[in-house]
Amino acid sequence: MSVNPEVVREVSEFNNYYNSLAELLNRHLADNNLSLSALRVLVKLRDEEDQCTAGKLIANLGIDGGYLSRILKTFETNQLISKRKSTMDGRTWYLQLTPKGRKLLEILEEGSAQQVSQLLEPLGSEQQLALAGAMKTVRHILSDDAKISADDITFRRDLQPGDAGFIMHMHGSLYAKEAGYNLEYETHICKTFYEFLEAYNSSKDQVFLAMHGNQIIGSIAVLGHSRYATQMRWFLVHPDYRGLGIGQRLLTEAVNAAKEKLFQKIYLITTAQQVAATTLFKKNGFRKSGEKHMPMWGLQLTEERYEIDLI
Amino acid sequence: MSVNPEVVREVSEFNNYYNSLAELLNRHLADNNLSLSALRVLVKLRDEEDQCTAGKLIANLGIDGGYLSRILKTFETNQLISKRKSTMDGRTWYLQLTPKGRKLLEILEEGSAQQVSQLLEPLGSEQQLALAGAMKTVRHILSDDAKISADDITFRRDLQPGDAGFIMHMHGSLYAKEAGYNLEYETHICKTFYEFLEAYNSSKDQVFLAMHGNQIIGSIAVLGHSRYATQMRWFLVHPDYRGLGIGQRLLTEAVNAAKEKLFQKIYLITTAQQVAATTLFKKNGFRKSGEKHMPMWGLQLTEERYEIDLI
DNA sequence: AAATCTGTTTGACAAAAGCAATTAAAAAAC
DNA sequence: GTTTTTTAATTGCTTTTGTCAAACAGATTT
Repeated sequence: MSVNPEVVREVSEFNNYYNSLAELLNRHLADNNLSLSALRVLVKLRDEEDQCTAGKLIANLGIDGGYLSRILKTFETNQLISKRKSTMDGRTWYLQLTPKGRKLLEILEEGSAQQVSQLLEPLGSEQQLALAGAMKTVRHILSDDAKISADDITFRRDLQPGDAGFIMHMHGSLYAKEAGYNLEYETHICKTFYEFLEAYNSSKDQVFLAMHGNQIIGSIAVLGHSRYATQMRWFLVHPDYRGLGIGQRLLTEAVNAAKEKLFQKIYLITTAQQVAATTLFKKNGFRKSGEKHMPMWGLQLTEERYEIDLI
Repeated sequence: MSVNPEVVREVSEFNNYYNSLAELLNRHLADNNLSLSALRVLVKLRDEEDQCTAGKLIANLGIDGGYLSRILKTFETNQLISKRKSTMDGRTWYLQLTPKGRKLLEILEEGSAQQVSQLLEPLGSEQQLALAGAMKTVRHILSDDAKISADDITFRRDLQPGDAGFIMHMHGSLYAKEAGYNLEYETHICKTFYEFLEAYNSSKDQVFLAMHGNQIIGSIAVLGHSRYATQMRWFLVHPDYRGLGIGQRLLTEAVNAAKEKLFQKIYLITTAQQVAATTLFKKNGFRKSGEKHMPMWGLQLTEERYEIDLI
């Protein structure tokens, strides 16, 4: 992939900036007679669940073997780690933190938290959240293992000001990017939202939002159009958050809501191009009840109707 | 301000993560026999436009005086900096980079850019942009001087899929937060967008967006409602970006567009509560042509109409 | 003019980190 | 089945980085 020079500049400047900041944030290490490298070793030893060896640390942390050896030795004399000889290979030792080592790490993290708190103290609560979000984004993009887990996702069932616009934004931009839909599609979504908002009634309508922090990353809704049938709409999960089961969770919530509100059936309109979605619908008991080829949103699409009986 | 423990955790983890990353990004320094501190001194000397002294560096970079003295000495013997005795104070020296020093800094930054490029290489272009945006946000929140400048803002006059939704989102959430409007307001915005999108015609309608990276942070539009008059709508600048003249710039662009399209007058509807906006309108030649007290969007508001003749 | 203060330098030293040689066990080659 | 080579870890030696306290010299105050 080609590299955007503007991005390179920003990353370099950020690095420069963060180097100064790190100085401040890592100051508490000195109080515990630990070097940054030593800390990293300690952390790695805790996080590495299967047996860790010196070689692994060298490879993972990129630190000199001799230096590491000395660090480990002092750890051992201070009873922060224990070594166990490998039965496979007489040269290697399995390393693990002792309770005392864990304890120290906790203390260190407490100290770190205090430094951080001091840094955050002058910031407003929104700014704090924005900061955490941005940092999470950075980590998420750069590291493979800082993957967002389903635990980070929360769900919300009230519609707050700004939500409708954001869902519309997600639909407009994502379908344009992923499926090539034109502006007419967003116009259509806009219309559906206008109709919905004008007649919003929580006894028959229900919106569900999947959130990451204060950011909407998935949506679904059931809209009671008659006494018997409810229409499912705005089913979407942001591509960065797919594969975490969020779609299934939203769908389940929506179906349950429809049942609770005593609707007899749910129907929805989608296109055959939405393979992931239609697969999920079928898996959840929906059946195709109609299809129609037609020019839509700048493309030639197959509109499909699905429905499910709830009783 | 109280500190959010979740945020503290994320910042700590981020710091932890970045410590490892910094190792990688700063590796090129060793090739030039420079310590991180030495680099910071060099950068500071370049960026500090007025004469820099050792004391200033100590205060700004938080580095030990003795250590700094030595760093500066080696810089001097390597002809990277030159010293000039102060006429005010015989103890202090004014320090500045020599051309050779500047040159070295450039080489270093080139090296840094290469490291960064390597890091960015596996990322997609959107991810790169998202990364830069997030880093900018972090710096922006944490440092006072990394303020966003007007230079970082670009303007766009085409309406892409997703834009309408995002503008609606901004209106809905910001007016709710800042003015206490309820969901009816977003419904209203949704209606205006639906009407607009259905009949969008670039010969009479024009949207302007202020962008920070790929994020919309301000908007305005003129919508030709008759042959003579055009309505101005969706005038908003995100609070984080106010005071940079973005509002004025948007307004000017909108008025110019209306003139170009040969409209004879512009009118707009706002509320008396929007003091910043109405002040700007008046400053730009708009005059109030009507007002009406009425319950709107959950509040008792004064709706105002402004207009300006273009010929 | 003496005392104090301030900006910078120097000396002594400790901690952090890197490099090369060494040891011992494992794997590969003969 | 022994020898050679490779690999994991350690040890000795060195450089670099950074800290602390004392010294110095010019400025400021008393």
